[in-house]
Amino acid sequence: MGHDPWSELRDVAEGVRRSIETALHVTTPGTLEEAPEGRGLFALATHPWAKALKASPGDIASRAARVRPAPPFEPLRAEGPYINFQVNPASFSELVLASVRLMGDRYGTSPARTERVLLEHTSVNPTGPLHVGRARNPLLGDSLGRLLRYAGHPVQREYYVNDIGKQMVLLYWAVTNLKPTPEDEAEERVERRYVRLYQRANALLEKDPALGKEIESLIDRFEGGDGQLTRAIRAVGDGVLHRIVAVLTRLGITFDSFFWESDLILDGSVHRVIERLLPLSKEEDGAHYLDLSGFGLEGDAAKYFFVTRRGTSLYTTRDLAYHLRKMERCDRAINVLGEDQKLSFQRLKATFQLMGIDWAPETIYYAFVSLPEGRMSTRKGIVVYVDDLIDEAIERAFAEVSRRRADLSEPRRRAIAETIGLGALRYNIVRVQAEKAITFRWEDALNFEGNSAPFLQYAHARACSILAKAGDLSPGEPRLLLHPQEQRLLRWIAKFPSTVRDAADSRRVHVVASFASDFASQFNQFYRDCPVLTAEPPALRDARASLVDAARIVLHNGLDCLGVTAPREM
RNA sequence: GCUCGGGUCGCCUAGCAUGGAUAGGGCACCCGCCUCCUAAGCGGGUUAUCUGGGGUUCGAAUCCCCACCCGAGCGCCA
Repeated sequence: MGHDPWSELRDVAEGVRRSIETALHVTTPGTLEEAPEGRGLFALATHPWAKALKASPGDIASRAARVRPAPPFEPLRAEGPYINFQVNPASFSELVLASVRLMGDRYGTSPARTERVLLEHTSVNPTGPLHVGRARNPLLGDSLGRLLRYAGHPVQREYYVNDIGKQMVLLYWAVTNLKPTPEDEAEERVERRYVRLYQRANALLEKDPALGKEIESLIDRFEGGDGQLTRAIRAVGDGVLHRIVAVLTRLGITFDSFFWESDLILDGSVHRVIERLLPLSKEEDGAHYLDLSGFGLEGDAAKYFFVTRRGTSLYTTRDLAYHLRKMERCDRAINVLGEDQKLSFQRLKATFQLMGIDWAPETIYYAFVSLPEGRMSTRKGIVVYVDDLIDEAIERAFAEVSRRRADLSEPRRRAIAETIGLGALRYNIVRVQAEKAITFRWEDALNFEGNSAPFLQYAHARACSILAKAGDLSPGEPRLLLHPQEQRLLRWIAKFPSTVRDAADSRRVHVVASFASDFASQFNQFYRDCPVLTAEPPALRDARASLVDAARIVLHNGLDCLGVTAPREM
C-alpha cells in the first residue's frame, strides 16, 4: 500500500473506465470525475456517447453498469446518466488507514523528486518596516515552499536583497546626514527610526536639486565599484533587513539564502550582462535598450532599457544578471511577485529568448492588499505594519483564550494565544487565491471562527484531546468503520496527499486552505456522531481512535503546509 | 488608449486549466443543541438564474466574442 490511496483507487477506476469503453465499443474516452458524496468515489458521465450509440444516457449507463469492476470496487451503479463507482466500505477503511499507518506523521508527503526548486519570495527593499500590503508575498511564498517540500521537491528559499538603487542610497544619505530629532531617537526599532529619516530626505529631495545631484554621484560611485561605500550602504540595509527577517521569523517564515544585489556589481556580473546585451541593443540619447517588439510587447512596453545615459545599470539589468546566476543554481526557479512586476518580468523572459536562452523563471503573481481607505502607502500614512498586526492578533487571541479557558495557567494561555493569533493571520491571507485583490479588514484578519485557522486548530486540539484520553493505540479493526460519517472522514483523509501534490504542482496555496477547512468541518461532524472513547466493542473503539489519529495527522500537516501551528490544546 | 488580472447570496470566498447530477463554504441575521471525547463546535432557517449581451454544445459559473465595472502596469524608478 502506498502513500496516496486516492490516486491508487483512481488508477483502478481508470482501468474500469477503459473496460466499460471497450464493452460499449466507444472510441471517445470519457472523463472520470469525483462523484458527489453519497454516490461513490468516482463517476462517469455517459452523455458524450449518446449520439454515437444512438441511445439515451440512462440506457447507456445501465448497460455500462454490467461491467464487473476490479476490487475493492463494488458492482457499478447506474444512476440516471451516470455510472457510479463505489468502493467496499470495509476495504476502503482498511486501505486508507494502512496508508496513514505506513506514512505516519509524514502522511501527505510525496516521494522525493529530483527537480531542485529555487524559490524567491519576499525580496522587499530593506528601506523600512514591513507592511501588510507587502506581507502577502512572504506568506504566499513560505507556504508555497512548504507545499513544494511536501510534494517532494528540494527547495531553496531565497531573499533577493535590493540594496542598490536610488531608494537605498537616499536612505543611506538620510541616515548619515540627517540629525535625528528626539522623537526619532525615542523610536527603538531601527527600521521605524530610518523610515522617519527617509521620509524627511524624500521631502528634501523634492525641493532641493543639489541633493539630487549628490544622490546621483553616490549612485555613480556605488556603481563604479566603490567597495567602501558599498559596504557602508549595505550596513544600513542590513540593519533594516535584520528587522524584517525578525518580524517574518515571528510568523514562522525563514530563508535558506540571501542574495545581495550589490554583489552583482562587485563581482562583475552586471558588467558581463551589459557586454552581452550591447550588440543586441539600440541606442537613444546615449542610453541603451532592447527592442522587444515581437515578443507580445509593443510601443513603450517593448523598450527595455538596461544602460542609462550616464552609463549606469538599471534595476532590470541587475535582475537579468541575477537570474542568469539563478539558472546555474537550480532546475527551476519560481518567483513570487506583486502584480506590478508583470511587465518587467515579461520583458525579462523576452530578453532571455532574445539572448537565445532556453530557460525562464516561473512567476507567481499576487494582487495587492489594500486598506478600506485605499492602497497602502507609508508616505500617506495609510499603512498597517506587520509587527503591529502580529501584536494585535496575539493580544486579541489572548483575550479569547482567557475568556474560554480560565482553567489554564497564564503562560499556557499566552502560548496558545500566540499560536492562534499568528495562525489566524497567516490563514486569512493565504486562503484567498493570489490573483484576487484583498482589502484588509481587522475583523477578518482576527476572525477566530468559521473559515479561519482557529477553526482548524480547534479540530486538531479536539483530536489530540481524544487521543490523550484513549491511551496507547492499537489499530483495532478498521473494517468496522462503516458509519457514514466515518466513511466520509476516511474519504477526506484519502484525498489529502493528492490534494497537496496538485496544489504544489499548480502553485495554488489556497487549495490546501480550502481543503483543510472542509476537512475540519468533516472531522467536527464525525466528532458529533461517533463517540470514540465509549465505543463498543473495543475493536471499534480502537479503530475509531486510529481514525482520529489519522485525522489529526491530516489536520496537522495541512496546517503545516500553510505555516500554521497545530496546538494540542486550546 | 494598449496589455495583464479579477467580477459568484447583504459582505467575504470555493468551483473555472480536464464543460455534466439541486452552484459549495464562511460572516451577518433568526431558531435550536453543553448530566455526553473542549459550544473557537453542531443542526436548522433566510439569502445567488454566477456583471450584462451574444455564440459553441445534448449540456456553460466553467470555452469563444463583444460590452461594462474594479485592480495592476505601460520610467534612462525600484
